[in-house]
Amino acid sequence: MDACFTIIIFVILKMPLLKHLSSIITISKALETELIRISKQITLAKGEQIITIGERCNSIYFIKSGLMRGFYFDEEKEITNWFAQENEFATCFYSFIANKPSFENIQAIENCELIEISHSTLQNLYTVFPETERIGRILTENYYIKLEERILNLQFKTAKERYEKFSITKSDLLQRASLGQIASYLGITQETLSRIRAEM
Amino acid sequence: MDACFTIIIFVILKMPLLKHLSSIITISKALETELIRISKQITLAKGEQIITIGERCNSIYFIKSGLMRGFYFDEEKEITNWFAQENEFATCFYSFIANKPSFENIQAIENCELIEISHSTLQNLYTVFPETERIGRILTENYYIKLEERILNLQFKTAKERYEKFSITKSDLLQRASLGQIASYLGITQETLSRIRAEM
DNA sequence: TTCGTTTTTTGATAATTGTCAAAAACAATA
DNA sequence: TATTGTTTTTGACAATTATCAAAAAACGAA
Repeated sequence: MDACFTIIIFVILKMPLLKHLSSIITISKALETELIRISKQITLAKGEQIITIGERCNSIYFIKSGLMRGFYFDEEKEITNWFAQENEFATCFYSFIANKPSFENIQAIENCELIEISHSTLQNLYTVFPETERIGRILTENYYIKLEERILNLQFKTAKERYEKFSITKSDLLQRASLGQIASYLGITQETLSRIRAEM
Repeated sequence: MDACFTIIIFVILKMPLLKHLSSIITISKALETELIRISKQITLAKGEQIITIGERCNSIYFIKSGLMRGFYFDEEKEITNWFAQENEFATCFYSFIANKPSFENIQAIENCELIEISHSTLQNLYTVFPETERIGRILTENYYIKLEERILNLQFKTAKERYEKFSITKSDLLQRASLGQIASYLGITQETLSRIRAEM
């Protein structure tokens, strides 16, 4: 009966995270059970913020469904720092890693279903299941590669080139995020982005 | 006699790397010996390239002394992607992690003394000494944080602001790298950078 | 030192992008 | 459906930065 319950939980709630992780390492039965035990289900309504600037961001949030963003302010103006969608993790990585206050707000752009894993839980996991250390490393590597690609796009590309790249690699976000959010993510004003769009 | 020799090697050649790593994890005697055994000493003259675009970058290079940079081309023009100096690692991280061809050249700006650790050696190390998995993760995290800071500086900062930030955080590079290298790193032309300098 | 090469500076001009303001389009809701 | 608030578009203009060309300065090798 209990085993059956675990399986139901697994199928309904945790499947996407485990699937995601098992593409990185082989997940033993014991680790799977532990992951299910420690992870916490969260629901966010569109517009809600889960982390506010200045707070510690002590968790990473695996996105089962929905779309989130991180943003900060530069002289009153909102600047979107990243988007994260289904099967990606959302967190202020800087705050999480360095245990410093978050420099960004984290907000749901759409209704979201998340799985929360706290920093301490993760550290514990690293100790008990050394193979998860590899997950941490590889996830970080993947995030690094994404950032690197992003820098290559920011440096010396024109506004138009950046938008073109974005609309190829993240085409679904064109519908799901607002013009202003996308513009600030690309490092341009929304007026400029609107004009680029118009002439294409 | 042999132990004595090992100690001499350690002191003369490998000290900086071990010191650097031991700030991250505790390094056992066995790991220390292994690190000394596997790491390879390299000398580079100013201007020499150690990795060329298109090649696999299968190693990371710990810089004992000197200054290096990674750069690629955008329509004939050299764009410096990073600088790395003493006690930092140089590599095309993307190529190294993803096992893809390097998109950048890696070059010595000054005469350099390096310690090379190959990808396969490192993977092996991860398996034999699981605690090194943590080194890999934490190094990656540190690199991630640096990139993140860099993006915050590229996005929506004026050329002048970027240069000011650079001249505070990397003041020594002002002397050691050329104007053109710094300018392209900051995503501006060298003429513009020269003018910014003049008016300060 | 001197010559040749590379790097940096300066000038004139053009292109890109930002700013501010207002209108239009769209969405949410009473 | 009318109302209100938000997002997007458009216009006029200004600021920033790039481009191209040439001069000046700095550097290295013979």
